[in-house]
Amino acid sequence: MSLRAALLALIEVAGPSSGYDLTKRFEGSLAHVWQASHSQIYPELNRMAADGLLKVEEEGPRGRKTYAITAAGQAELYQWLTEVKTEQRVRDEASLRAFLLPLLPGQKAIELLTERARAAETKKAELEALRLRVGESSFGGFALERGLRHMTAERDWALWAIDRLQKSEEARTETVRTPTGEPE
Amino acid sequence: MSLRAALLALIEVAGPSSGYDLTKRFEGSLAHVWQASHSQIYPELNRMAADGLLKVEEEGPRGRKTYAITAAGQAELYQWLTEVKTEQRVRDEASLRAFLLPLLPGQKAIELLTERARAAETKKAELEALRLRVGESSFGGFALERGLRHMTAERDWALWAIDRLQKSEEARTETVRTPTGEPE
DNA sequence: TGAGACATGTAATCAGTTACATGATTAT
DNA sequence: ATAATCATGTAACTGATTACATGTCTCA
Repeated sequence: MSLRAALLALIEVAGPSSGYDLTKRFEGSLAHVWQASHSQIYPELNRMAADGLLKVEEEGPRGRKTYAITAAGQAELYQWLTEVKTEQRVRDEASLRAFLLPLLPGQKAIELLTERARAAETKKAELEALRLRVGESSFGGFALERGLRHMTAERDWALWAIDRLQKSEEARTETVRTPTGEPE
Repeated sequence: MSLRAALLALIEVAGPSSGYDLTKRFEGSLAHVWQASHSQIYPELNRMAADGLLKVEEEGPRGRKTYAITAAGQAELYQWLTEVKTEQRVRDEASLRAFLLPLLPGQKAIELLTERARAAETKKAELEALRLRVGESSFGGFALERGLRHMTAERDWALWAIDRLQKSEEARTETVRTPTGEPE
């Protein structure tokens, strides 16, 4: 139902739109939080019109169809926005990789974590640049701030994990160097 | 492919296991990072055996089948663990809700954010309790620390957003009280 | 003998991806 | 004329959920 909510919200905010318009909208700043391709959007718009949440307001050149939100659509959107999600399913590949990290040799794990810290830093810079471009209090501002905070947490976690692994690597190397703890 | 990796990893760590064993394993601490039900696990195990990543090591009572990891399975697991994921698709309902928050009246948004701060705090407490139970350096330790940091970021973001909304609500109320800014 | 845990499966459905397919309009 | 952009769709497939379906073993 998230795709429906996103489509309803986009039309609510920007007014009547075609599938083509909406597809492009999903490639803008919204892409940081949700993605959808035209092959998913077009059938969904048809279903939503069939369900009375949207209506075809206008048919333009090249078969262009402009969808407007109906009262039922607005009700559905408000309903979705205000429902409280208890117990969501967790299926996060990044978390799974963190969970399974101990299966790798220390050096390899450190390499991967370094890359991850770098990626989080890059994403963070990207969001900061976006904020400069669109301003402090633009429409997606709350999500932007949230992304920044989570990227900071991700980077700091990766650095913490690297530090931890490095300490245990040192201890291990130490042990290897003087296996019995006794000089000759 | 994440499910495959998780199954291979569980068998790698705990030794030969049945679908039933693995299903229960997904209900333990792993449930914080990935979920899978028996109806997904059983067919996947069969496919993995057909692909040579696992082999049926033993058939027990009640039709129990114990799967062991093969050399090909270990190679596949290592491959998955070390591949660097560039550009992952984003589809995060919590982020979408944050993005669309400005569509709600301020008071309603504050309510939802309060609930979200509370939920993050609860999850954080849950993870802290888990850490006390399983110890600082247990197998899922890296993921646990990561979860804690992200839940902290989530709670802090929600509190920040509430504060921001409260300030603009106050400003709005102020305006309503003395609409022209002039006393009579 | 009956409850509860053990144990494995399939079918229908939903959300999403990738690839295929078609054609109209506009600007150079 | 032709390339770019506008514009909409469908089909095959993958991963996941929910519901249905079946049967065994153990212990009180």
